[in-house]
Amino acid sequence: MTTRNEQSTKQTRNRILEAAGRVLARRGYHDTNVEEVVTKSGTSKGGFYFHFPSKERMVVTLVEEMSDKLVKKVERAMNGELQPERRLAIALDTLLRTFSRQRKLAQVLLINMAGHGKSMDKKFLPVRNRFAEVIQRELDGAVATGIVQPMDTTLASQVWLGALHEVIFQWLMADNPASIEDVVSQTGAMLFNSAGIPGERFVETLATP
Amino acid sequence: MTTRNEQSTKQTRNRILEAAGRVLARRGYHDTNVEEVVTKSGTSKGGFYFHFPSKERMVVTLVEEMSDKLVKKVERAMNGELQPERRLAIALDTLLRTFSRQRKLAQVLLINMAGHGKSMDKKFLPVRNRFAEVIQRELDGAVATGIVQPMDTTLASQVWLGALHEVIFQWLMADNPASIEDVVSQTGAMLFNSAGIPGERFVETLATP
DNA sequence: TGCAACAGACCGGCTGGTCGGTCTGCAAAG
DNA sequence: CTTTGCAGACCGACCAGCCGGTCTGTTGCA
Repeated sequence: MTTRNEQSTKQTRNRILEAAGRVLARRGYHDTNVEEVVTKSGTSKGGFYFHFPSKERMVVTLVEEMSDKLVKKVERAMNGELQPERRLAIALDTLLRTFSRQRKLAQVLLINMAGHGKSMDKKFLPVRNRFAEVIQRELDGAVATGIVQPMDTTLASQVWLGALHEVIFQWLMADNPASIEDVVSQTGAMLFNSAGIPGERFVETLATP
Repeated sequence: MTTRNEQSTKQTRNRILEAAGRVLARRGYHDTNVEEVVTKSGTSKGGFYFHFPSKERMVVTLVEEMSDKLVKKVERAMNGELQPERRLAIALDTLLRTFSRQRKLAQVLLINMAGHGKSMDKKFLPVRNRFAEVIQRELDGAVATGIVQPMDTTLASQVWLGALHEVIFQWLMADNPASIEDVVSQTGAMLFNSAGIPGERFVETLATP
């Protein structure tokens, strides 16, 4: 069933999404216009509106696909790990490093996750919560094994997510950002501390399987 | 020199800013149009563009004035307090409670602090940093007295700010939000922990002068 | 031939900003 | 004290450009 046609069709769709990512990353949602996306992707309005019903849906789709990939990458990195401590450390490490390496990804996910009307923001709330849930699940795991005192893990996941968001945002905006190594280890330590895990354990647990 | 005229002039300006705050809070920047602000404030386009050179400047002005008031309110609450622990606790407490009481304030400050193009975001970076600097200064004070281990307080202030941002944001978005008391004490405890201060100290230090 | 996949000209609403005009208060001239 | 002149404050009709979205084709594969 995978004809040459279907291949190129998907490629067109991907070309649009890829170009949209580039533009979106530095312009933000409202200053990104369909024409530029169409031009940059070497396609046309017709193609665009064949694949997507509207600009808004297209962006939502892009954000969802991007966050999906990222979440899966994090899950993969944690795969097989049993110690909750280590799972948390790996999650933080993977998230921060991936964002630092793929600025475009960071810009799109961070910039689009807030700042529009309440209606629009609610559209991105599930995406936001996707990450929060991963963190919360891992925190719950840590609580279950007693390594972390019982606590409101929902709130804790919000604290962690917000902290990560802001740290990366500032890192992106900074003219000459600090070394990622430092940012990762320091942020990791602080967040570990916030959950009652000794901060040093972050680096230690990453080093020793 | 304060004639009746100047009085009413300032009132017009304030009416515009006040209406803009209302609209901005639930529409966000881009979905807020000058006409609605003008209508809601009982003024006119002419008046608007007499007081402000552009929509953008008007919003920047509003955000700056709002954050200014808030920062001053926090400073005032800390005024006279000497223990760094207590100063930090009061700052967190005041920030969270004020935001929770004045949803409009929160919406405007949180919604406008990100989510636009890079150029626009950079315009709000100083506002963001304003808060970060207050936190950092207090953390530095805590480090100076030895109550907190030496650390990268810049990064720490980002962690705190981000956490606060996200927690409030989720609180605003939630259909039936948790009690503010809980949110404040839990968040405070976590952030205290993140800086190496025992979480319990947050509530304790707030209770006992 | 039929239909999916695209191309690109075109439309129409929306909105920031402009511009000529009005009104009010005050100050100097008469 | 009245009149004239002026400037700051404000009004609202209007314009112009942008930008989603549509629509009428055209191409290529089955």
